[in-house]
Amino acid sequence: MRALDISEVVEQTGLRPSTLRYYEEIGLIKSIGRQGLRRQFAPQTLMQLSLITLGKSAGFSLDEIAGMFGEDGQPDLSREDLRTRADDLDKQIHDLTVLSKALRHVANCSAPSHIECPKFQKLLRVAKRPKKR
Amino acid sequence: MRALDISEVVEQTGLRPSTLRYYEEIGLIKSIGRQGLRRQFAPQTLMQLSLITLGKSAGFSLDEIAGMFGEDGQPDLSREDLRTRADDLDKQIHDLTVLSKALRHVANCSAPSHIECPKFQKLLRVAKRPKKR
DNA sequence: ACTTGACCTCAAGTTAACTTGAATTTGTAT
DNA sequence: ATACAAATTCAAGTTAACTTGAGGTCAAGT
Repeated sequence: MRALDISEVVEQTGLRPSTLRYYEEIGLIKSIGRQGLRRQFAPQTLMQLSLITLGKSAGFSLDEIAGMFGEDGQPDLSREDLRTRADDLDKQIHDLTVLSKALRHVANCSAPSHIECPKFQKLLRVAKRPKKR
Repeated sequence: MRALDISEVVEQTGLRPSTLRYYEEIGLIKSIGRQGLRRQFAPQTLMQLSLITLGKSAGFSLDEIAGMFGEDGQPDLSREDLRTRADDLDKQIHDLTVLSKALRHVANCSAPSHIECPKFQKLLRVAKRPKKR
């Protein structure tokens, strides 16, 4: 498999060149060498970027994400860690589900104001304290 | 119902005083008056803050959240909007679910490296492009 | 030979969401 | 009356995650 120009990576990931350079600068990804001035990326990097994007959408910081990769750029988490991450996600999923359902309910609810709707009340009880993360 | 001191709001929400002042500064919440120098908050504001916290955890920006309240501080979204928000959330929930399941699978997977695990491969296919939001 | 376009570097700028600190005021307790 | 803790304001600082811009390089096409 041949190395990829930055433009190809941009093409395939939808990220901007400046973002890729930034990611490299902070050590999140690595380029495999240069062709003249130009960075060359390993095809591997594409999957890494997929994971990074996914991780971000799950609310992880770049720093946290960086910690999930080993020196080789391959995901490197203990089974323990993986389960902890999954547990976190499940909690987040649960909260979002409550919110989504509440929104849908309110959309169909006939109570004169949202505040008076009991489901809405319940929603507020779920949202008690900010997370640790 | 009597008005609340900032310290009581802090107590009940877990937010910091500086955060509350900041929220007021950007018009996200309002204080109902002053006792000397001191802001007084309506009890109503507590529920508003619950919603703000919940909204944040769902990935909304303070700006977006501000747009969800009317002048009176009560939630103010058309049924249409509510459904759109719910749809967004459901999509996000779906992605997070995929991620969580994949993590759990990988935690139990016996493939020598995660990359070789087919479920993991599938996960990468899900994570294609960044969101518009 | 020359222009072009895609890349490069490096410093500085940007936005969101707060936090911090210094200087001041005020309500309550002694 | 005085001290003190708890507020206040306002400007400036902070962090994450990028973006922008100026100025430079290089391979390829005309």
